[in-house]
Amino acid sequence: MGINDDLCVLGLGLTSSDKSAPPPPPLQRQHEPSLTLSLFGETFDRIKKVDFDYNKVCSNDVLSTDPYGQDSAASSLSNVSVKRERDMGSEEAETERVSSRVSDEDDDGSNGRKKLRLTKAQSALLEESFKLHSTLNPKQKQDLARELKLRPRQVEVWFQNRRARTKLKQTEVDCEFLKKCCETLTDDNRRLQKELQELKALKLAQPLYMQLPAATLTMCPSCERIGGSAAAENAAKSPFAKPHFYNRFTNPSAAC
DNA sequence: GTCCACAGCGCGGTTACCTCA
DNA sequence: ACTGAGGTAACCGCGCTGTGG
Repeated sequence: MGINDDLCVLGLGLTSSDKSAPPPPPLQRQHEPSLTLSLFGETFDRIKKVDFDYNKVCSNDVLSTDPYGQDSAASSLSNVSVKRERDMGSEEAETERVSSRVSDEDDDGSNGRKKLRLTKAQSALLEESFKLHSTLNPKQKQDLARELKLRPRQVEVWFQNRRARTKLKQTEVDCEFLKKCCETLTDDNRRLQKELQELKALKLAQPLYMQLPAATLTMCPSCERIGGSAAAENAAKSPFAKPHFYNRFTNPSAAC
């Protein structure tokens, strides 16, 4: 028996993290290999919850020139789904329906959905709010919609899209990081394979008496005993005595 | 306690519109 | 003026969860 090739088998891979452990923050994840790409949403939950006062961020002046007032915003969309009405009370939903009916008659009279472009002030306030909480409860949504002169459904959609964009961006970052990890491991693999070949060649050049199995010369760091072939033979003779092997690639003190 | 229907919500995927080079 | 690419508002369908009967 020569050098144990099983101990020299190399492979590319990354250990999975403990699922029970909370995911690390985004910045920390930049430095730890991970195969998990779908955790970003959870990171939002760790954003410090702050009681957000919209009045501090958005004054009436900010939106005074807003070309997308509630009426105009509503008129920009002609199709009203039932799902949309879940965001508003019956009275508000009725208002929405009225606005939609008006929208069917406005402009060119077409029924195709039109694209609403948020103003810079609206986008800024939405971004500011998103930094504080990536999801909104119904009251926050209502308040924000009122502040922005948008419909709650529009605020909800904006947050959904914003979360999706953020997740996509984070996925791209994770992908790049994993690519770099893969390259590093590939280089290591190549280097170690080369080293293995050199050791094999060196072993063949040695006299026979020096060609002891590598495992028999390995010393256990815990008890400082050498796991030699004699010990293995004794272990084989006795059904109760366990061989004192030490595998440095697994648990350093597992045998002890 | 269990089952079921329903509402609410978030997400992934997609579409459609708008802007800009 | 035309066009293709990119950005993004809006939609759809699905799954999950909480709630009330």
